[in-house]
Amino acid sequence: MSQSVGRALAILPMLAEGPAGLEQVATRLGVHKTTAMRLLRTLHEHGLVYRQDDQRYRLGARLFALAQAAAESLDVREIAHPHLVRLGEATGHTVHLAVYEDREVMYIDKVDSRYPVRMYSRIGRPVAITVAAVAKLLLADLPEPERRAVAERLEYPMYTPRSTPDAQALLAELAAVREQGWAADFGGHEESINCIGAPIRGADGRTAAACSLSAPNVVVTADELMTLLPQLRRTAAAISDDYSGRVPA
Amino acid sequence: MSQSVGRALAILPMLAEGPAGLEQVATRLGVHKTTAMRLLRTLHEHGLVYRQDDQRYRLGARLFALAQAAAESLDVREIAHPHLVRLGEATGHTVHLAVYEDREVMYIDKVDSRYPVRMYSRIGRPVAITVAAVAKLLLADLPEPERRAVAERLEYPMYTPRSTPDAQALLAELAAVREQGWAADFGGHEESINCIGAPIRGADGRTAAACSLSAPNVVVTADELMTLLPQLRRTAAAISDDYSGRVPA
DNA sequence: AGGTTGGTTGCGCACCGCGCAACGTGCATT
DNA sequence: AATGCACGTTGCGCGGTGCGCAACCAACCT
Repeated sequence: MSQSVGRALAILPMLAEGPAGLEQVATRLGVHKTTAMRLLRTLHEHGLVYRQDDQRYRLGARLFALAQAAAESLDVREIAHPHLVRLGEATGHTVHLAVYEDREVMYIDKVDSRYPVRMYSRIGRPVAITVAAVAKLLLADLPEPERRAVAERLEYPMYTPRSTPDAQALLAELAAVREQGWAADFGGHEESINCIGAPIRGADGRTAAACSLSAPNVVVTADELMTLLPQLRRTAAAISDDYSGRVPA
Repeated sequence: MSQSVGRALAILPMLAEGPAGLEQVATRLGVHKTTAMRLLRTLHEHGLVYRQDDQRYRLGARLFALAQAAAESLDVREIAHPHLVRLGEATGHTVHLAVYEDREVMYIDKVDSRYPVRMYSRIGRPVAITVAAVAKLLLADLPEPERRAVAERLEYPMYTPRSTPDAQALLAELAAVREQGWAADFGGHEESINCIGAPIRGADGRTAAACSLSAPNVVVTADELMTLLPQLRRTAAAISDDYSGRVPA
């Protein structure tokens, strides 16, 4: 909507892929290097980008502060955290917390597995939205039109043979998830990793967030993981209670 | 440098303090609401702000992804992390990692204490720059003119009677720190919390980061904490070795 | 030395972003 | 139920501002 602002903001994801010099930024943006420089300067003044010694730009430390503030304003996270830690300690597996926002599902918290095998997932990483258990839970509760719109606009990468192949399959899966009140992903994202998830509901009954328990096959089988489902659901329910007890913003 | 971009970016720290409506943003920015709206829309399109149900804006989830990417591009962090975890497990106390960037010192990693008493510090929070051990270490190694410039431009809040009172005191302290190769903060930030820190040096010998060990008086006295100094310094040295062994970006 | 690549500065044109005014819309108040 | 109010939204014409050009530097390579 606003040209220069749009261009400036487009620089950020560019730099997220790695540091870049002025010329590089300019060509990738499709603007004159003078223009790119003015934008970068402004970003720099606000601490969003940093100029390293070799004169290349990378993302700045101020982003930490902003992300931190963003996290704090999501009060689900604050409330859920101790519950997740407890679940992590009790089971020893990796625990995730995710929310849906603007057609994307994002991890907003994580408790690492006690086992040496650590999964490659990170707070802030966009979730594999077509397969992850938390994604299914969050999508399942969207109002029908948005759910369809999102499902049809998605890409369906076949991470493994068990990945959700297309919109139709996803929508069917979502219906099942909505029905049963929990979700699973058995090797749909990475062949050897299984995952189960449960919804966290706000005072209005809508799914405000979702949490999950993940473990690789080498540690526990899918069946063994499923025995933890009641415990996971109890945790999710406890968080829901805590969360819906609060006065809504 | 670029008006509209500057205005747009000024919105972010505003929203960091809490959600705000259009009118509120406009007045605080000192612009017409229609202008504020265009800026917010652009920010929204790029995922940096999110519009919640009550039409107020707050920081968006995309910030997580950017902050995450920013963290990854700081390879000190990747390298240091396992060392810090080990130190945390060995001592049981809180471990911090911080870097200096553009007149600010930021925490970029943290390992929580095993004890129930948890400190209020957060990755992304700006550090109490005049007193924290890590801050002194990082400032101590700046080139003389920048060090002076920073010291003189700072504010010197007296968190406690032991806080560094002014620029002169800070500069003297920095000289001592540079001399002895480590730093301490005994109750200068919070009365009952002590902290010791050590520098992490890059291949060029410059201080690239600093790590610290903090604990409240109720757990260990300052003297007891000091007995851990050699261990802390060994950790810092190990990280330095790892770090300077790498090919510099 | 000369060439090349990449960053910086000055400047005039026009485009883009600005604020105004008018219009919706939902909530509160009577 | 009607009226008022507060706040968000849309259309539009003017002018400032952000644009790209061109020329200048500096560093590095050959």
